Amino acid sequence: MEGENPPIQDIQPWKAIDTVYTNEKAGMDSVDKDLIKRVIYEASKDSNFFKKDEEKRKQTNERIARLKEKLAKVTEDEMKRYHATVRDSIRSAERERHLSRIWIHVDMDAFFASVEELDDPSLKSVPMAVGSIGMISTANYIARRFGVRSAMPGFIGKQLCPQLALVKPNFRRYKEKSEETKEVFRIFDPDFESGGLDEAYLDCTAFASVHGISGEEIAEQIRNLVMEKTKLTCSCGVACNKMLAKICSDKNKPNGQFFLSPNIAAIKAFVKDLPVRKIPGVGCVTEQLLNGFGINTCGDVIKNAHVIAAVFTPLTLSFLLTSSLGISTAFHGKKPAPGELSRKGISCEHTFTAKEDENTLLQMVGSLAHELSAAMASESIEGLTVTVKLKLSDFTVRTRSLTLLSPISDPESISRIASKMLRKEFPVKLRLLGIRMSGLSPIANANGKPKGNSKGS
DNA sequence: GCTGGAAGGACCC
DNA sequence: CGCCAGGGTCCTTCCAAC
Repeated sequence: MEGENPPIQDIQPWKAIDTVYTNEKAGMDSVDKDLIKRVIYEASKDSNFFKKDEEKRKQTNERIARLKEKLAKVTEDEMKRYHATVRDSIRSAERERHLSRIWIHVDMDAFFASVEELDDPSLKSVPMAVGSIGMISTANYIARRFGVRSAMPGFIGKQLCPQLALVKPNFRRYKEKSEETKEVFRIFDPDFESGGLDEAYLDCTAFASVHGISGEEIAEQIRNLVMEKTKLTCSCGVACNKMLAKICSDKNKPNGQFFLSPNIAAIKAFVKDLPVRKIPGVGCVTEQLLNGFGINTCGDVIKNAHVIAAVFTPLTLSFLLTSSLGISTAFHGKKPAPGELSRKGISCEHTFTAKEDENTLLQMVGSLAHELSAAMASESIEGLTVTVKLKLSDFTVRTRSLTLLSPISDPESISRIASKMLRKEFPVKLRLLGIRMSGLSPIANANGKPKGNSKGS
């Protein structure tokens, strides 16, 4: 490699890759990002995963090309109408702008890893990640300095940081700690909405007015009480709606808080240069699509909204526009009505080294069916639709579903139906099998009390 | 034209 | 040596039956 003089892309292909791992994240300031990219590239370049990923990126680029053709064919008249659509869309979004609510988004810092450090303080001084060789769910801040991060497979983490300690996740323990945080959240908002084990949205408007204190003061109290209760740190975002609060909670992570003043000027300034990727709901693909049209920030979204209108669905337009204006929900959503289930589906799936033996696979479906059935039994629910999920050895995903005439939950029925659907796919080489039940209803059981229905948090 | 099921995807933690 | 999760939600598109 040294002697020749190939184009720069050929000699440093890792510079071009920009995977999910390499974007900014707290704790990554002093890293050699180039080195990290290179190690990740070297570790994955020959894998099926990487091939699939490249293929997806290519397809998205082709999609961009098609959309650009479509855009080129838009007449002036049509474009005028898109501008009008945008004006309407902005007007109706502005009607949903509420500045008088106080939302706090609480985000536990490196939650799983911090819980492990709490239980074993020796982990505090070493690079450590919770997860397995297959996948990391959280890395502590020391490990992050090496480029180790969540959603990265452990073996890559090990290459970035050979001393990395991998700790097996203990979800029961995280759930316990999560419950402790919830006790704190309830003080400030009995109806708080939880977003997983490690984060929550609190509408603190009422608490603020009753106690005559500011959102920032409340955030201080929350952080102090969470620390007292759990011995863990968290970060808070204080803003006038849920989305802004969430973005703010990331600003001064870890163990910090950020307050966004509830006035239009401050919000506009905040949002102007905000990368679209920061909008919760905009992931890698949408980012790539938007970037393809030269749209990188929320400010760009507003400026080029007519292009978005011409090229994406109305729903996408209104979502992007609303978010980019710094507008989002400022009130709690309605809770599921009594008797209504809070969950829509229940599933279990497992990854394994690729297999094609039909009997082995059928046996695995059987055991999945039992697992799933047990999970359903513990919530006294049954379901109408069975969906089998297959991931082929090349990472292609297939789902096959069947809706029945009457709901089931027993392992034999689930197994029978799932097996039948799986058989139709043979021959296949699979790396993952999963079963999901949806169309759920509580089991009308004579003696059993219907537990686990309604009420999400 | 609407509705409901099936399949595929994007996204979140 | 090879190793890239598992639990969800929601949206879009297609197609068939009303």
